Amino acid sequence: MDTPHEPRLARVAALVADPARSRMLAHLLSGERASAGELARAASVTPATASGHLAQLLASSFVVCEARGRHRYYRLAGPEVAHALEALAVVAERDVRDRAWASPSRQRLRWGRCCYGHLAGRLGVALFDALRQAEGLRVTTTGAAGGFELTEAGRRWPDGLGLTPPAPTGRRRYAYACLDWSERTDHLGGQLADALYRHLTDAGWIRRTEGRAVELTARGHQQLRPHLGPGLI
Amino acid sequence: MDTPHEPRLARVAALVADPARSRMLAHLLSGERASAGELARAASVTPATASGHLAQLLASSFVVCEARGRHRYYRLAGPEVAHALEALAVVAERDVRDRAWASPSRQRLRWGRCCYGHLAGRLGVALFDALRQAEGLRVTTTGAAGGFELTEAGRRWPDGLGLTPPAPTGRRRYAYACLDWSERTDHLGGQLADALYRHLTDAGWIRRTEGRAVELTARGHQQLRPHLGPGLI
DNA sequence: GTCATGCTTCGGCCTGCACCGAAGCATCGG
DNA sequence: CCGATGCTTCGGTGCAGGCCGAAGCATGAC
Repeated sequence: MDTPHEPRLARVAALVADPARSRMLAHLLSGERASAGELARAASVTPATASGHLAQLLASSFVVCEARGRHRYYRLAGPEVAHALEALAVVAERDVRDRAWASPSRQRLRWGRCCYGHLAGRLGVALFDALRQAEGLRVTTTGAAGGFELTEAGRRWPDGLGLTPPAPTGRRRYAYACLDWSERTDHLGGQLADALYRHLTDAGWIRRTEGRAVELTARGHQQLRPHLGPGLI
Repeated sequence: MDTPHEPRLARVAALVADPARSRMLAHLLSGERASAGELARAASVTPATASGHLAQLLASSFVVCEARGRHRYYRLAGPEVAHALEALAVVAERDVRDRAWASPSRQRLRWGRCCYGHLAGRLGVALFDALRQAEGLRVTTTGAAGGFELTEAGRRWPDGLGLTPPAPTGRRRYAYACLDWSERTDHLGGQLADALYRHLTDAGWIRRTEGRAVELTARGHQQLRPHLGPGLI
């Protein structure tokens, strides 16, 4: 009965409930910043309308803004926001799975994408699975940062890829299971996953295509193939 | 750019965006069922209005309905829905942490509550931490059901509590880290956590108070004290 | 200085939708 | 049978909020 947080819950959901705003948020889900005009185009509304929406998102700390000259760049305010959006997407997409994945752009998105700074989609899931099967992850036993840490095997594992695992810094979680809305299972999130994404990009093994979609390059295909299960295309 | 799932995302969010519906959903977040009239009272609307809302939630498979005589009982359609609501709550509550927790009912809710069938709040987090510190959890290495499984130590650990861990059944996840909106860290979810909740209830160590709130009984206090960190009140 | 660009603010329009009362069906009890 | 209870459907009211064009400020280029 008295669950006194629900008006707040409704207000937050209302921010996502508008099609234009939800398109903006989906656009920002890659984790990168975008200018107001870019977001207006992404949402298919005029700059005037977009400006109003962005003011709302800003007032509720859904996004943060950075003024650069006459541009204003927006990005998601934090991982909680990204997480909430993904969790809603899981519900939104749950019935659709096999029907509406037909379009090529959607298939690309499903195969691999950038989720607030780390890899998601089939590729993200496959990497997470591989790391787990290599027994590279252990449950942390130190209260605070609920999640995983690398085992010895885990520290060696990404080493075959040329990645030296970053040391944990700050309060941000090091590694955790992040629900994947297209695969409905987990992929790896956190500092470790971010470093992995950057590393794979810098090494030229993956590249962004349209929007948030990510694909393997030829070299990446060669290099990663032995590490990933045969299930991946 | 083309992130073609956003209209769906907006539709789903819109369901939560109405205060009356969000109150209903918050009421159902305990995981139990409630009749249409009960939900109408929880939402502070007339049965007519509630009926309309419930029809919407039903049509979008946010809830499922079970007719029993002249009553109709509703419950959340699945863990994804609960998860999305919790994730939204994390965002909704993130600034409020220390300010608005003053009210006693809110404090109770924060201390312990039932979250879609398992324990949440300080108590839930403390149990999860204890189990992790006892090295009772291991990352699963078998692809499918991303999450945890019990180690030997873990199988013994709840044994001091008189719980025989259930065998995994069905597709439902056995154990996973579930984000706690009041503590902003993880507690344990899944079949194992559900069994633990039922066990603690049956043994008379915890009891529901108002709404979803859960508190330790005197016996529970005695029995669980040695297992939990000293941080818990 | 002048002009273009990017973004915001203002006013007015209009749609969508939550709300309730009253009436309509079912189900249960006598 | 009858009435009571639980819930749904229908019709009408009213408000919140999204939308745009036009005008207003900045910033940067020249």
